[in-house]
Amino acid sequence: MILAEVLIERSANALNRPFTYRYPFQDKLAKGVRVIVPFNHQEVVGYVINVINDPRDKVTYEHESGFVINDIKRVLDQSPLLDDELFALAKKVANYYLAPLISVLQTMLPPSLAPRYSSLKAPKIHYDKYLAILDPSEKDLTPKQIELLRLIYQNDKVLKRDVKSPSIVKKLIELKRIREIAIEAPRLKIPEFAKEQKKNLTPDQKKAVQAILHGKSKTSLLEGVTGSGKTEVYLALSEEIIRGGKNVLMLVPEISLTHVMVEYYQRRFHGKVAILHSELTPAEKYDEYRRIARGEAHIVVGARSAIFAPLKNIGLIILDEEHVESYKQDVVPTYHAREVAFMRADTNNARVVLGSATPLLETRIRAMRGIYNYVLLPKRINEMPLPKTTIVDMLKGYNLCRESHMFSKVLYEKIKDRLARHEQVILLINRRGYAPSVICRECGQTIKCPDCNIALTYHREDNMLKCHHCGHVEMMSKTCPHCGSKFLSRTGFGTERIEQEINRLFPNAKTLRLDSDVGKVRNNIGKVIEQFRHHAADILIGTQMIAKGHDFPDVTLVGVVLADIGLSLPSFRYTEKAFTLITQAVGRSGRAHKPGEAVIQTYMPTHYVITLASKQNYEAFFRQEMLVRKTSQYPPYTYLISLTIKAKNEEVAEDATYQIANELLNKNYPTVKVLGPTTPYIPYENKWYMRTILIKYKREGELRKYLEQLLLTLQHKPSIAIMVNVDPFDF
DNA sequence: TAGACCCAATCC
DNA sequence: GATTGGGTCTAC
Repeated sequence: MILAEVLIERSANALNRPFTYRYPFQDKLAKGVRVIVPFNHQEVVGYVINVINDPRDKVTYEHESGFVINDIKRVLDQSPLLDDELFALAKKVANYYLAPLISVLQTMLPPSLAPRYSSLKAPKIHYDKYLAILDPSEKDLTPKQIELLRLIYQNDKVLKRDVKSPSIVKKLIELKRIREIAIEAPRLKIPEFAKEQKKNLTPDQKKAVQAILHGKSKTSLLEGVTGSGKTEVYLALSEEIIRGGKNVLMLVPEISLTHVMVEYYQRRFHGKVAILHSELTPAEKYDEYRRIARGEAHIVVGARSAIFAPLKNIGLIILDEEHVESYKQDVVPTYHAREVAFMRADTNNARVVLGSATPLLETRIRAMRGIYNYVLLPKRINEMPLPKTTIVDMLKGYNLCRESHMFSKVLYEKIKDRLARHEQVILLINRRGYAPSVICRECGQTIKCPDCNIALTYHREDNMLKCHHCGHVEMMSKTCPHCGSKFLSRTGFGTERIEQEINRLFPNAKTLRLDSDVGKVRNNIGKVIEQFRHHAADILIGTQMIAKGHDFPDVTLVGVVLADIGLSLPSFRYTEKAFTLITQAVGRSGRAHKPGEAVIQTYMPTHYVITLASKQNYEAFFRQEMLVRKTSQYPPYTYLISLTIKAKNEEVAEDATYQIANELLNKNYPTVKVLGPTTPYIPYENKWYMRTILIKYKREGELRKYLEQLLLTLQHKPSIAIMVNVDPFDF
């Protein structure tokens, strides 16, 4: 009897084990295919991880195992979805991040191939119907039939829908002169760009390429100030790797950057580029995935999940802007693309490049200790100086501009000046929407999200209140929901408000806005960036999205409208995030031929993050922040694992969390510290109450085994759910 | 006393 | 994660 071990599509810890089914069909069953199986009064999709030939018959097996064995209903795939490398990778990721294996498989595969029921309705392979010659003889044909036959003959094959006379086609098929053939047609059209010649590298860039290719370590940190030409190094490295017969994985932190990177790579490596990111439609993802798996691409450019691309023979993996948070997935499996890159590099014997002007402290210290090659690009390309930066204390009334309290005199005057000179301006305000909270002036209450209890942001564009955490939306109300008062005040400001203000102050300036609201319409982000690059607007107003990696040659002024946002939030990572954001933003200024300037408006003008970011002084920031991390014992001095315990009942959540925390404390693991239970900043979500525990450790010892055991025992306690986050990005 | 509601057990 | 079945509550 042929038995299959099947993972069930539900990604609950309780089901994170194989279930055994009988395979009732004749043809051979391969592991790595999806099947439909009955499961607890349902029909679900499963993933075959093992095929066993068991000598026992059904009755004996059921008697000995103690459960009824069901038959596989249907096999969905003709061949395995993942090769050995990728399946082994999935197991490593599941293991490291303590996530159900099926959840890893579901994130690795495109929607059409993922082991979940909805994949049955997902797009299938798209074929175009062509007409081709079967028999070129013109005997007994009418002139019109001959005309079409000759046309097809001359063109080898012709798209069926292009032929305007279906009746003649039908007749010729009947007469067995021509036949219909189906050819797989990709739905993603990757734009073509004029081929570009290899650029001459600067001596620093040349040195960097050599150091990365031949350095002692397989991993390199490529640290270069903003505008130092990291992209050219990536392209040169990729050329070397491809010349050596290997392939390249190029990761960028977000979609807006894929467009630009695809263009660079398309120009250099015509037609060998594939794209994978979340803005592709399921159909496009499916086609690209298959194209990569067939070996038709030498380079894959994409966001986080592209690290799982079915690219074979990888010689190089690049993570551009490696410090960016979006490389870490915040839902299960909570993987970080960098760690997965190391796993893949290991099996492929590939090199890894981590590029950034402001690397994560963890990365930088490893480079300094020689664990990674430490490769520097110290100068801006064309030797342009770093932007001259002014810090403005917004607490001092005399600094403020008379026309608007959101702007300082300095920033206002400089914007005016740039507009007159026909140069471009970027304004960074790291908050989307119009006003981050709505407060009642009679009862003093703020309008909060019913699902997560945090303040709702007012969006003027559609006159709605939105929760920036869970996505809850409601109509803006005219009266206070608590006391019915009509005096509601929208306090604070976000991108929409700044845009409105700029339009009021500079009615002749053209503005563009870029934040994730703009990104809700597919391809919009790329369009806005292209427009701004081609100077279709004078001022770009946006969130952190505008700060990352873009190259706008005409920008000579960057204004950070309020630098303090986030600086006082209670997370060990926030100062680092603020520093990175401001440094990256300031770095957008003066990248081509004109020197740049920046203005940073703040209420904390002497805070080390502000003063050091204004000078782009990563080195000093690194030293300062490392001291902070050392005294508070956070990464890179410790490792972290966070646990989130959820229950429908608040007391149950509280009790369970205490129990786990106590259990951990009683184990007395060396180097392991337990913080909490704490109530998270967002205390409940969809009527699930949450508590968290933070585990700090230097050596993992038995800790991981304990957590694995904990997840197993939870199989019998469905009233509480637990989410483990290994290496949480912040806490 | 039927239907609503909640909870724990179970899934091969 | 979804289904089920049993227990308890509730409205008439």
